[in-house]
Amino acid sequence: MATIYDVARIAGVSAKTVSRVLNGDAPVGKATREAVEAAIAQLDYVPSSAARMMRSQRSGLIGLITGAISMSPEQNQPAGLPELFIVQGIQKSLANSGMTIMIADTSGVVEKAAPLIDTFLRHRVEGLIYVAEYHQKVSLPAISDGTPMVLANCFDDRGTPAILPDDRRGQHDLVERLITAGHRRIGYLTLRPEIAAGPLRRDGYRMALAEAGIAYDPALVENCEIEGREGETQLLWEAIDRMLRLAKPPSVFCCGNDKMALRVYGILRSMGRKVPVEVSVAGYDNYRVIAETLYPPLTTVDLPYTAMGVRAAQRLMAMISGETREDKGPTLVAGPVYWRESVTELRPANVSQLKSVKEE
Amino acid sequence: MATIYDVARIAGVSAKTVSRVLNGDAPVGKATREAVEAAIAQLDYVPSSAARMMRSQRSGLIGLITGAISMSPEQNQPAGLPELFIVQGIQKSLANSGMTIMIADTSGVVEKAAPLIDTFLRHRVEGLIYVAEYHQKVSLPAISDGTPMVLANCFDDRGTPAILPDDRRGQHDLVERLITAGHRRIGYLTLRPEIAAGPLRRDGYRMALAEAGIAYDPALVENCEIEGREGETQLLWEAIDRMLRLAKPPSVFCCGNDKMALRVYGILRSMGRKVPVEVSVAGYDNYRVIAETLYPPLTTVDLPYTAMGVRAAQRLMAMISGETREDKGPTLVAGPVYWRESVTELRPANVSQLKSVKEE
DNA sequence: CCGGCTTATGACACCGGTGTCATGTCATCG
DNA sequence: CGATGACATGACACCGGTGTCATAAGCCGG
Repeated sequence: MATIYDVARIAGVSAKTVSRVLNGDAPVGKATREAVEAAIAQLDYVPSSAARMMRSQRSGLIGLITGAISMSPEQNQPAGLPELFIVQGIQKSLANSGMTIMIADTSGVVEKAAPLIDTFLRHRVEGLIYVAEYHQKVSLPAISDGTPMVLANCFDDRGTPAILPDDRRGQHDLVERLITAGHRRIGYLTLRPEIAAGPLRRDGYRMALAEAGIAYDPALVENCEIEGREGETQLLWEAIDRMLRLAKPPSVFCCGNDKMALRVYGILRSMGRKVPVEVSVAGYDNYRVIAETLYPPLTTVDLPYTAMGVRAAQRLMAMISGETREDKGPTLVAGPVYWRESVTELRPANVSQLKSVKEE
Repeated sequence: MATIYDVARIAGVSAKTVSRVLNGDAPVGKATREAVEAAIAQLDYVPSSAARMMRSQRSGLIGLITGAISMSPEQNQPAGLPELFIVQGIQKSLANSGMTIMIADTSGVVEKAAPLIDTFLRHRVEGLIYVAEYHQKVSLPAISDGTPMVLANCFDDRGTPAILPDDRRGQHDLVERLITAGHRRIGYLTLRPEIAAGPLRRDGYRMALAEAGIAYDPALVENCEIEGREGETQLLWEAIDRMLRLAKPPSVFCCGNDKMALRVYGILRSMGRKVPVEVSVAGYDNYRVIAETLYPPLTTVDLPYTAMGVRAAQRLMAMISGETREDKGPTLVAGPVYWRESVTELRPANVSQLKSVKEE
């Protein structure tokens, strides 16, 4: 591999001059520059970032840790596709910062985070972002040196800067919109409460009901998610069946997420109920593969992953440039409701002035 | 940031001895080792990989380029979740090699690959893997220095080592299995032919029919995918409608991929046809979020992404260790048929001896 | 015509590790 | 008891860039 000295020799100049041509940090004569550029091309010279990094003490690297890319094969969950949008947002935001993003992957095993952080520190990254698969609490090893770190889609109890989805607000907005559309009996098939998003969204559901003066009916809310995912379809079937047999059955089912909504479509249709003519369905996540491909397309709430990624990157860059942020707390990012055909408007007159949120 | 000299001073030894403790490449006295380890802990010393890399001329880095992580926002396709399994396979395979994997992302823009490769070369990666979103032909800039490169899920016309899914074989196996299950009229809703997988899978479909002595009926094969994805549902609806009105309608629809199958479920049910009692459906990809969550679960063909990733990593490592591979051609990897409830067994007697492929 | 200033370039040390070689200390063996 | 070798450790150069400073050439106004 050619070095800067090889280039210098071929071009008949000093190594430092070649360095100047490469970095443009000092004026170089036209003839000299051309000679250097010719030599670089001739030798296929590629500068070594290691050597540069040593002297300049700046790596230009941002470390990104995620479990998105590969989940452990055992829990072959549908991997965190959505989470990728966070990474996308980070990349978009950092694209013009001159930073190179190094992504490492925990394979879904949290314990792998520590060695990965260590690897990053060896490479002297200037900042770290940890991206979680879903809204949750994490406890990562503390970074002993001062390398700044931001948590995305998760938080810890050390007050590390965090970027989180506003689940309460999202569910609230969806239910509010359903009420505007004329729905009064709103079934809610919830995620299991251990997940951070569960209680928050349930809060949002109750808030929206309360604001509209609708009494909360416990018979309309059931947890339909379990760890093993085996009996989940049956759990859903039974919950839906119970609710539909109520004296006042729900006119719409809010599902804990879009994946659950996908199941609910199949179950309702197997029960002989037409979606959305007889029963409406709404999801959460705006998991596009599902929400847009389902027939009919699914009304849901966007998890603003891209925006969260952008915010995470911005907050990290602010920390790197040494800005002392006053806001220590988590940054909440809300996502819009995507109104699609899976929910029937019971009182068209009421909602004529509303505009459905357009995609993009 | 503490250096090896700081550690050496605190421990009262030479820098080289600290180096020996860190790398274990030469015996060190017990008392000395403990003194050094204490100093390291005291200073929170983290060695600089840049300095190490310079001297040893080995980076221990593998560069991975993918568009999976972020697709360009305009073409908000369902991003390459499946492709992530390739990355997972690569990581799994490389986990114990002592190599650090650096992942970079093109955001779905092919032109970004060149600068990313350059960045990797600056970091002196010892090998490169390019992972494509779907089976396709690519043309990347040639690597001028000798850094080995492997293509995964794609190929070029320069004969760069490539790892590809065996689409022909996969579709063949699925159709063969359908025939074993008693199906004779097999509708095929195909992907658009520009996609590399399209013609290959169609080949497999015809091969399986031919082997079973079933005549190929063009009325049963229609392209149902278009670029814009807007009119796709209608396209599908019409094709299905046409086929179902035939004198001998199909008993099963093979879909170009699982996403299409998801649509087909909704369409068939909206037409009042029960799945799978009246019509069976099969997909391709084994896109788990869809295939396992659909009700009933979808019969499909696995795209062996994880295995492809493993093979890609192995082939790369072989190239790095300088093994002159005789096999220059692409490596084809076949995936199994996943037999689930979306296909009715028309002749149970026939297939009793067959075992459905178990997941994992 | 000369001091002062800008422009263009080079010499050289230095970043933080590791490879090489030399040195010192014992234990072992003939 | 001296030669031999294994073990433990240190001195020093070197990897490939860049920061600092010095130096030479060119230009300008007085």
